[in-house]
Amino acid sequence: MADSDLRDIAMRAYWRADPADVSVNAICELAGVSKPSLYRAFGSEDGLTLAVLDGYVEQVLSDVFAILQAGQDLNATLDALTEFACADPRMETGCLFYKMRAGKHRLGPQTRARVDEIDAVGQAAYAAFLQDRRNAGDWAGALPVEAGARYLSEQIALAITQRASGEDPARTREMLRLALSVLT
Amino acid sequence: MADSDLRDIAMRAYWRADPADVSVNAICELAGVSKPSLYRAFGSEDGLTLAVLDGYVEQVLSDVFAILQAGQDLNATLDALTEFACADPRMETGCLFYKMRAGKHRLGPQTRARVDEIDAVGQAAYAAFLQDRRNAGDWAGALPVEAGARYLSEQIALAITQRASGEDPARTREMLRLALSVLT
DNA sequence: AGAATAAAATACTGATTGGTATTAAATGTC
DNA sequence: GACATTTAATACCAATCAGTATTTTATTCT
Repeated sequence: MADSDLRDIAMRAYWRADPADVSVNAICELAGVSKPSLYRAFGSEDGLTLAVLDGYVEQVLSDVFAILQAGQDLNATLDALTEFACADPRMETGCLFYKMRAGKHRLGPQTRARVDEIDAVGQAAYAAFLQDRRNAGDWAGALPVEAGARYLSEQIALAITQRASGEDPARTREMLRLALSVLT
Repeated sequence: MADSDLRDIAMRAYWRADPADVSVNAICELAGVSKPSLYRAFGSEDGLTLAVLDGYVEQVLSDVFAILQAGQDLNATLDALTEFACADPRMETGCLFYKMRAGKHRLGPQTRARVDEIDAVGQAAYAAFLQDRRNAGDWAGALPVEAGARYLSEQIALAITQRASGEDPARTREMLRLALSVLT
């Protein structure tokens, strides 16, 4: 079994449940791999969760960055983000990054630091998008770009988390639309 | 030591950290009480967390219900809720109820059921408040009362959680004001 | 083929979890 | 003051956790 396969099996397990609720033992059993093999591949649990997080950024979060950098106007971008949060089948069990961020204190030091890094990069991407829209005259109002970026990203996170917790998808979408309406 | 004292010590511990991160052993050590004593008082960990949750409703959440039932107008009530979320010193380390709800799957069956009960009662209280405001002509718009109640309560929860995670309090308040502005 | 080497699995360690059986101490009663 | 009863603390249990030492299997080189 290649390291990347093992990493993806771990990713799915962490993603469906919560990283704190999935033990190294469980992942080994799930993947049919012995514990020493896993430790030879990733060094430690922290190394495994770090590799998983990096893979998640590459495979999933990159789509969000792509939406923000597509150069579409404000409404089209908010619609695309709403669609991602409320309809993308991959978000049905929530977002692994948000799960890791919510349980950050339970992660190892490397993974925790990477979570902070990714959070900062994400904020910067949202802020760059909003700055573009303001420059293009597409986003008026006096709200600072950083505040708007934080607001936007947290509302997306809230919608994804609520959807994953079994809330009625139609209501979740309606609430996200309501929250984002203050930006238009 | 009276049971209620032990319960309050456990409450503070669960509240500061996260119920999942505080073991029965740690609470016993913290309170200077032997483990069999704790188990005689509460029966199980589930019994302890249930007692803590009930105490929390009585001591803290009752204030929120009081705000909703004070009969003030929409703006005054939203201001009071904002003040509670963003300035009440008790919310500095977050809301124990929201922490329990977020980690519901890690709680015992009794406590988990009680979390659902309290959530439903809370939703009903928010909805009753909004219905009153609509009847009084204080809240226009076509948004259904239930959707507004869910939106309002989740935005409050988000603000409290962000404040507890170390976000700049001024920004948290600004974001909550922004989110609630769609209701006025 | 046989020796040397690399890979993987079994089986373990020490710590921590929720929960309890057993033992010691304190209290109340006669 | 001696005995019965209740209360509480020590010491333990089995399970699970992350991580590893040891042994077995597979492979490669001569």
